[in-house]
Amino acid sequence: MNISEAAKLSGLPAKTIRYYESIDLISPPRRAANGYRCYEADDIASLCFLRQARQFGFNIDQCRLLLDLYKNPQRRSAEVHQLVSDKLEEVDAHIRELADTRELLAKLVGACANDDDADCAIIDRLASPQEQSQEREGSQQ
Amino acid sequence: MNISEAAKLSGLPAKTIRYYESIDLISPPRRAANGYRCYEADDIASLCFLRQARQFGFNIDQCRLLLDLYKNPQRRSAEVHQLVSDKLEEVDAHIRELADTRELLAKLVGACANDDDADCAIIDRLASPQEQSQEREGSQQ
DNA sequence: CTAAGCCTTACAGCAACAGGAAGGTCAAGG
DNA sequence: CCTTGACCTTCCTGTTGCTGTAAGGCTTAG
Repeated sequence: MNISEAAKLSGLPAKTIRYYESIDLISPPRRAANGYRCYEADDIASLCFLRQARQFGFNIDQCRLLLDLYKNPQRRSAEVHQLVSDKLEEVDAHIRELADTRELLAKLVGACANDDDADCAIIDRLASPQEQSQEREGSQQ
Repeated sequence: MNISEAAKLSGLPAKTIRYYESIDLISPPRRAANGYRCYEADDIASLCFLRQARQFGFNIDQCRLLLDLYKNPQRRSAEVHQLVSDKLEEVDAHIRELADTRELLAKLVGACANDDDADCAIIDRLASPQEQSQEREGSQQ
C-alpha cells in the first residue's frame, strides 16, 4: 500500500509518516520497484498507535518508549503504567501553571477601566518593577 | 549601561535582549565607541515590561502590541483590555484542552493493571483503531 | 502528447530562544 | 609590557514536531 493510502488509514499526513521514518520512530518500509514506499497492516497499526499517543500529549521520545512497549509481548504493564503516570503528572503541572497565569490575567482584565482613557491598570501592572520572582519550587523546565 | 547590567536590572538574559533587538521588538540602543550596546533607563523599563508580559504568557507578537500601547500615551485602555481578554480566552481554551487530555490519561492510568503481566489496558486503548476524531469546533491553531 | 495525480528527495521555516565558536576590549596585577 | 579573566561583538547551530515548497520521476487517462 502506498503512502497516501497509509496516511488515510492511519489518520496521519503522509509528510508526518515520512518524518517519523526520518527520525527512526518507525522502521523504513519495503520499497516497490519504482521506489515508492509499501506499507503493511502492521505498519498501519503502529502509525495508528502513534497518532493516538500523540493525541494523548506524549512527545516523540515518549512515543518511542510506548511503541517499544506496544511491540514487545514481554512488556510488564507496570512499565506502561509508570510512563503514563509520569505523563499525567506532567500534564497536571502544566495545567497548574496555566491556571496560575489564568488567574493573573483575570485580575488584570478586572482591574482595567476598559474605556477611552489612556489610564490603564494593566499597563501599570506590567510596567511596575515586579520582583524577578525566582520560582519557588524546583525548576522543571 | 552595558548589556549585562541591563540584563541584571531587567531580569532578562543578555542573549534574549539581543534577540529582541534582532527581531525588532526593541529598538537598537546607542553604541559606545567600542561597539558595546548602551542602555538607558527607558530601555530597561521596556525590557522589564516585556519580561512581565512574557511571564503572563503573551507571545512575541502580542508583546509587540502591548509594548506599542505601553509607549503610547494616546492609548485607550479599552484596547489593552481587549488584548488581555483575548489572551485570557486563549489560555482558557488551552486549559480546557489540557483538562480533557488529563481526564483521558487518568482513565488510562486507572484501567491499567500495573503489574508484571504483559496485558495492558493502556496499550490496548492506544492500539484500538479509534476514529480519527475530526475536531468538533473551529480549528484554532 | 499532455495533463493530473501520485511519488521521491532535500531544503527552509515556524517560536523563542540557548549554546558555543571566534574574536575584540577593558581593567587589574606582576 | 604582558597576561589573565571578564566582559563584549557577530554568526552559526540546535531545539520540537512538524509543514511548505521546489524540483523532479512515475503512471494513467484522454
